[in-house]
This record gives sequence, C-alpha cells and structure tokens, in this order.
Amino acid sequence: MIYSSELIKGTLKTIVLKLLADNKKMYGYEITQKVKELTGDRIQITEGALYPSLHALENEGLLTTETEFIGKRVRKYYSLSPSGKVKTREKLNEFTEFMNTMKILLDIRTA
Amino acid sequence: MIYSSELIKGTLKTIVLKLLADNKKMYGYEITQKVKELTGDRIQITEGALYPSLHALENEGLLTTETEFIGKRVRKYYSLSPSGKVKTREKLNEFTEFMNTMKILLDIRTA
DNA sequence: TCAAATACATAAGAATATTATGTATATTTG
DNA sequence: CAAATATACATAATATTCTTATGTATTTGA
Repeated sequence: MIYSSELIKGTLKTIVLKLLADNKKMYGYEITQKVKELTGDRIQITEGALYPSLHALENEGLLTTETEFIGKRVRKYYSLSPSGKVKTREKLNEFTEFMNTMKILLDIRTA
Repeated sequence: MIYSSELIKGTLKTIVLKLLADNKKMYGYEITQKVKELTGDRIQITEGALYPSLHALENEGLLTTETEFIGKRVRKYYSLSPSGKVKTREKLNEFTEFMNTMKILLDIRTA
C-alpha cells in the first residue's frame, strides 16, 4: 500500500532532517531509496517534491552541501548545519505530539 | 502548542469523518469546537478550511445534510451516508498504518 | 546493446490549507 | 442597555506543498 499523498504532505522535511541526523551526509537519490527501503515501499518520495524541498532547507540555512563527482556524474551531499540539528529536534517533537493528539482524537491504537 | 499547519494538512477529512461516525450528526461550527475541546486547543480547524471540505465531502456523496432553524439562525447538520461510513473506515485504517510507518521511519515512541 | 537505474533539476498543474472578508443572529457582560 | 463576544454560515485571494511531466546526462546489468 502506498499512502495517499495528502498524508505525507507536510512530513517530508521532517523525514529528510531525521535521515540526515542519523546518517551525517546523504544525497538526494539516496534519500529516496532509503525511505523506500525503511518503509517497505510504503512511502515513495518523488524527485519533484524532494529536490525543491532540499533547496528550501538549504536556503533556510538548515543544510550545507558538498559536491562530489562519481566518474562524470555529479552527486550533491547534504548535511545538517548546527541550526539544522536544532530544527530536527523541534520537528520530531512536534510530530510526536501531533501523533499523540491524533491518536486521541481518532481513537487509534498503534502497533 | 498549536501544530504547524502543514501537519494537519491532509488529515482534516479524516477528522471530520471520524467525528461524524461517533456523533451521528453535527454542524460545522460544532465540529470546530469539538476538535478544540478534544485536543485541548492543540488543533484548531479554521472555517475557511472546514466549510469547503464539508461541501466537497457532500459532493462526493459521503455526507448528507439537513437544515434546521434555531430561532432565525440556520444550522446545517451533516451525517455520514452509507458510502461515507465505508470511507471513514478506510481513512482511519490508512491513517493508522501511516502512523505506524512514520513511527518506524522517525524512530518515535508514542505515549 | 539497450533498458533500467542513477542523479540532478525545473515547470505546469492540482489539492488543500490560511487569511481576509462578508453577512447575520444570539448571548453575555460591564 | 449598549457593546463586545460568540454562534453560524459562506466565499475569494493567496500561500504552500505536493504530483506529474519533462529535460538532461551517465552508468550498470541482462
């Protein structure tokens, strides 16, 4: 099952920040594959959503980049900046609280 | 704390359907107040989001309406149609699975 | 060799929310 | 009792964030 996109909406930045917190540095394509792998194909991040999102996070000063060449192909690695690390904690806390609130509101039992 | 709007985005219809499943019939303003109450003011549904959403659900055939007059003031009650009840179950299942997936992905412990 | 995978990027369009505005009645409070 | 607040609906302009489509180019594997 692939979730209807509206649910994923709003969680993309949180996902990206968390992955970078766990993996030091990652490039865009790697992020899409990692999410697919970790969610058993349940969440698929499209490139049209990811790349603009990465650029936005970089412009906000939350990510830093370094470019690497693999043969002739470019690879752009992203890492958390200090403010990015702070933001990651905030986003994760917010999402956790949101989930708890929704659990109560919708009367849901999680696994 | 009021959650950043992007998280709530995409969950509004699920919330509305669930409340109607629990309460037989409700009117718009009542829904906004109920959500405030149940979430301890953590989720506030704006009227600009709710009314168009209710109209959309009605147009999809998921809700039926009946108008009532309280004095001179109109009140529009919404109820689940049969297909609305089916849809509600689907939406709740989807959201539950989504939460479980996100828990794993973000390594979150819920209360 | 040629399809699929890797790797980036942007643009058009859709969906869904916020904010602002509008209208009107009813209730509470100073 | 006047004025502020709450109740109750609705829509329009705008913002945000995603999907889908498109574009370019390199590398790998059957």
